[in-house]
Amino acid sequence: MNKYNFKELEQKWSPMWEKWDLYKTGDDPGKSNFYCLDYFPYPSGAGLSVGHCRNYIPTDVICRKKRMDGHNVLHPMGWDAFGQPAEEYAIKTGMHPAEVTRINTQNYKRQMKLFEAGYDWDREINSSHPDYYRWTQYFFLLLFDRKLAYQSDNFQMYCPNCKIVLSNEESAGGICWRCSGEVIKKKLPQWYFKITDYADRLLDELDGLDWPENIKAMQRNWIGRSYGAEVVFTVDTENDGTIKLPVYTTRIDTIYGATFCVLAPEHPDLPGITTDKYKKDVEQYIKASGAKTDLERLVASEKGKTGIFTGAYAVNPFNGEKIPVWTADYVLAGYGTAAIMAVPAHDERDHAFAKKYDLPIIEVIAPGGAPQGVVEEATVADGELISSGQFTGLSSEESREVMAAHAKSNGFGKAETRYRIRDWLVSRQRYWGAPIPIIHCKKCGAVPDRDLPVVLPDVESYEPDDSGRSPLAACEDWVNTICPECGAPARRETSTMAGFACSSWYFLRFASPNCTDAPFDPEEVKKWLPVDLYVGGAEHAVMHLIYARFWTKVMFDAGMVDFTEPFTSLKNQGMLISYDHQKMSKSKGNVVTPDEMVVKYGADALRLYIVFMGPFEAEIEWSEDGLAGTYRFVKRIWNLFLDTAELEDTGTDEVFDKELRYELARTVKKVTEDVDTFQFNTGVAAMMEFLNFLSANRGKAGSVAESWRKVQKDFLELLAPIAPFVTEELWHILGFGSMEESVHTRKWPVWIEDDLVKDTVEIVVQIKGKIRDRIFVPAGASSEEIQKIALNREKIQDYLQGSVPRRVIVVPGRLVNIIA
RNA sequence: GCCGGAGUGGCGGAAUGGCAGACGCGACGGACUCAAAAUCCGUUACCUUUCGAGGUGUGAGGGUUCAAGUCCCUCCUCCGGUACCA
Repeated sequence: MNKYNFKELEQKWSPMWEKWDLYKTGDDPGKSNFYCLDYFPYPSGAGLSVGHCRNYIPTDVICRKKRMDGHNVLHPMGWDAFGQPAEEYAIKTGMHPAEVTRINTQNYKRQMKLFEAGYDWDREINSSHPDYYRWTQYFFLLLFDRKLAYQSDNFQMYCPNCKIVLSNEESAGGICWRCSGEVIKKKLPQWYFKITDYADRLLDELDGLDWPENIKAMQRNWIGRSYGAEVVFTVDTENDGTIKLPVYTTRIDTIYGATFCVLAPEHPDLPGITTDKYKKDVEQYIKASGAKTDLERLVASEKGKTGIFTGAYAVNPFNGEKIPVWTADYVLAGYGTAAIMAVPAHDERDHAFAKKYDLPIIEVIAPGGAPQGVVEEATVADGELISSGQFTGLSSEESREVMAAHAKSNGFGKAETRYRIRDWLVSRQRYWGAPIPIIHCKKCGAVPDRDLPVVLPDVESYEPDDSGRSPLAACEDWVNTICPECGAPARRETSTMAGFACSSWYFLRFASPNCTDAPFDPEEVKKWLPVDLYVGGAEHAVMHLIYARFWTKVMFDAGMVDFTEPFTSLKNQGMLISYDHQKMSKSKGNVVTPDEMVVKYGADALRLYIVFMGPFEAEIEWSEDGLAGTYRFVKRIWNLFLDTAELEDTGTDEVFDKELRYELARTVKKVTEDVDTFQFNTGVAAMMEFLNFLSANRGKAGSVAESWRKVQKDFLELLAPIAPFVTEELWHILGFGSMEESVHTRKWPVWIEDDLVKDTVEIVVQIKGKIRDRIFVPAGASSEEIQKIALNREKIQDYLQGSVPRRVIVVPGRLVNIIA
């Protein structure tokens, strides 16, 4: 008998399938379309680990099944090639980033082919290629034309380690997303996209998406919509007359409890408000907090908040009270109006501050009508308003509406919705990115350069520095140009776009990757988009996924696409932990590569193990012993199927035939449902159970020759998407198709519902919930019949000892529970 | 703190409110072998046992139900996210 040799099978079938164009995007007008997308990777020098396989293998399995189900399938792959990593690697090695990218993508592609991830390589795209990035630039201009791109020289997040400015999303928690180092604030002129204009839609349209709850929650959290009110306090200053001091609050219902105001140290009106007597101290405080990073401020504040009195007093427009104005760095410059009214009775932070500096605490909210006392701690719950003038007696909820309206009609405030999300800082003073297609003209200002692509020029050195200058600035020939509008000498914008710009529309490019006169062919996009299934890691929850949704909505508004959400269904594969209980990483030296595993166990065993190791979304630890287990499974299939390839007809065993057909139907049903719902682990387990059953009954194969052959065929077709090589080989050896056919182009097997009907079923008999007996009854038996059989059992009679059951519960097909 | 998710054998994990631990790994015993590997067969939650079986058991404690890993309440632990957002 033939020995199982995975290497031979891989070398035989891989080229054959390529010749047959197995993974080419379908275009049969009679079939429905299915677009499955993997997050396109940045091709790093480290190559793929088995962790990446948890993304690419399951999507490949889904696509193979979808093809067998009769869909046209689009499953493309491309490269997120622009960005920091390629540039850093290039600087380190002295190679050009384009060359680095070329080498790495080749390696990725080779590895993907090792485990036979079936992509349509005719549609491969590379975001650093001018044919691609000219359209990234096109979209920049679309945003610019729609007034959604602007320049500003506010404070930015800046990573001193990476020497790069970061968007808010990239610096969440004050930590650089790439190097995990602490970020600082720096003032540099930068380009922004006005994603805040889309905050409401980005939030509201999450609801309908088939996405993991945690990702949706993270986006909601990030957008952070809060309903509140702006109230204008007034301050009579020593030198600048009366100035208005708007504050933002979500608890206008507590305004009668406001006992002081606090301004962020960065507040522009702070110097004007401060009285001469306190000027020196306040200036010193501003300087001290300016020197701290946000993270340092937070850490320091845990030990106790700091702040200083300005000497000024603000008037609360609701009750005319004069309350002191302080500055403290627990109030943030970037949110709301950078000024708050402090209500120590009903806000924990204000309470802590009031206690430290001995400021008054006035209770104005009584939950359930009962004052809680606020000397020890703040009462943050809603309740009934007390000591609140004309609003006394209202509930927090109604008063928030009434008081905002009152403020509005009296001209000192209004209801206002605020968001946490900030505009997207998109420009980078980096070489390896898509140049921003803008020309700066002294007369015309920022003028779009519509002569695309604006090609990234070759430069001598692209090392970034702290100057805030792009390496492109040194390229005088390129920088100096003429204004497209007035023809006067002008200079090009030297910043490039962040990598996330490139990945904000790539899913559209795959529909028509070679389109030359537009970013995409609208007809093709209509055919394929939105993406039916998008799979990748959870790390892009508030970066790529929010940016891509934003661009899609802009395109919708521009009439370019007819959908507002790019990804209908999203799934995140779980992380793969290495054998040393740590995250796999090159620096820890614990990376397991598909290369070594394919050499040792073959692609089929690796693919099986990756989907069998546990639930798709779960974080799982790598176990080579587990892989050895799926390798044994493949060998057992091989041996059993060849062993029973030629059957000697020994006369029909009707009983076993029925049993076999039942097991087959059960397995087909289970595997079909499990693959469709990403429960590959239990699907594979069902196939293993079935194989165990076949193996235990191999001696009877000759007595059910016809069914056995059907079983073999269906089994191979069920397993084909997960283990493509061994199934293809056995399918041919067993003669289920000619040499020109493939098991992978077969129709997915169907189960026969009638075969699932059993003649007799086993029923558990419980007495007070404890199992005491098992009975076999005809499948269609009624509750009465089942009850009768159960009660007549000798064993049950013994337990009952003549007593009459009070109640008997019968669940047909499952159990009988006797309550004695 | 807040948001999201999860707690089941030695391990990864299965279980439409209806037989807890499928399937796999590991371990143990056996067959084959001069021996080993490979392969095949068996055992494998815990306690008690007269070997028939009996009892206990899904993070803890309550509850609903004939019946709870699953539903409800209170709490604990872990993972992920976020955090002075007024």
